[in-house]
Amino acid sequence: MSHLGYGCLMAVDREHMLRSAAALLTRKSTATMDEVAKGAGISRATLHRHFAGREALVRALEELGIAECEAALDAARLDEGPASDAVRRFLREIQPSAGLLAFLYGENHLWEGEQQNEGWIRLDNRIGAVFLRGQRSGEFRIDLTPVWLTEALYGLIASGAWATLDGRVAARDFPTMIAELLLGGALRREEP
Amino acid sequence: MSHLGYGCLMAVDREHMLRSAAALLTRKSTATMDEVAKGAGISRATLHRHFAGREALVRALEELGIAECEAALDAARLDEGPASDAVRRFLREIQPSAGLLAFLYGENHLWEGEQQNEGWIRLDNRIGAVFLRGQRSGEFRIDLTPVWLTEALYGLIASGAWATLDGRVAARDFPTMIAELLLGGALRREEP
DNA sequence: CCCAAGTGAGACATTAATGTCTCATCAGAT
DNA sequence: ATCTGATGAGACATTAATGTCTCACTTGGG
Repeated sequence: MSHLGYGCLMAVDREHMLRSAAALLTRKSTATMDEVAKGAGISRATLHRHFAGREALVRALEELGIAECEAALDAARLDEGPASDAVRRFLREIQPSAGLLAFLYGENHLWEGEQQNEGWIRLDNRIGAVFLRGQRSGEFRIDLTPVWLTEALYGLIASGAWATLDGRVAARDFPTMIAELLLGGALRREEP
Repeated sequence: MSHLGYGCLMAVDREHMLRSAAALLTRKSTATMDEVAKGAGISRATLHRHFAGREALVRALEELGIAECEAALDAARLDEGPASDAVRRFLREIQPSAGLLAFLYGENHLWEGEQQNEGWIRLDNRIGAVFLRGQRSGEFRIDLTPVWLTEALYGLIASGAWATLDGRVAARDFPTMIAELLLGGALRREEP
């Protein structure tokens, strides 16, 4: 036994497999376990040793997505300053994970069962709280519910992720174009 | 032979099968052909007589979605009046088809191949044109591209469809909550 | 050097969904 | 009443992905 946790050899690490799988499944959500393995540069056998099956892999990706989302929320310091700035900070932080979130967003079966991962509920609450804070401070309008704003934010993140993957919009514009639309809307502001 | 086009018996009609399939697949995009048939109240054999396979069924649903989208665009009279009103009209018209569009939006394989249905391109152009018109008239801001606005509109329609399916938001609010967010954004307007 | 452990490759069984067929049944048209 | 043609039910083969093995190989540690 090595002093490391995973035995004497460390050729593949779980982190790399998950990243690689996320990147592939973002582009092709129906990719085979074999394709996922190929994409990660490992054999199907090894992939299966680490994840009991496709279901387990998707669940692991779900955990990863939740964790990255929470990390982004932490890094965004949601409670500081204007709520709109908090949203902008969050969007900058979440961009690297946007593809993964878009994939998970499309995995309907994650939302159907009774055993929905409670991590999403925590995230919903944290994001919803920002919108609520903005409403209470008079910064955000109150005729759009925090629930809908949260839902819309997820949807726009997914749209943004796919649009940048296709090259329809520039990746560098990702955080601002979502923030500008979500916060300011398409209508031109009156000149002061 | 009957004077109708489909022989002497008319127990099932293609329209009903498509509607039913759309409704089911919206809720569970991985539904089996057997489940789709059951949901339509017909046997798998009959379903398979009308649609050569799952692929053919999805393609037919794609055609239906495109057709409904075009019909909604027609009914919305996009060229008349302010562009923002045109968008609002479109959203009211598209609501009944929103679930179907959300399903199609998640069928990634429709967007990957080279043989992407050109109907989507037509739709993109028509919707993009409204945003462009709004920009030219000074109604819409110009720092958000029509391509992104179009993409965001699709995403918000899908988000709205799923949110109403889950009962997270009221179905009657669907058109306004999307329009208000897309056009006005979350930020509160300055008092006049 | 030898051992331990993880890996890649491939064979094989299993499973779920699909594609395909037959046949009895039923409803409408003539 | 009889004929026509579609339907439902089920049997069966096919396919694709998955789950599960074995085994030779490689690599790092002792």
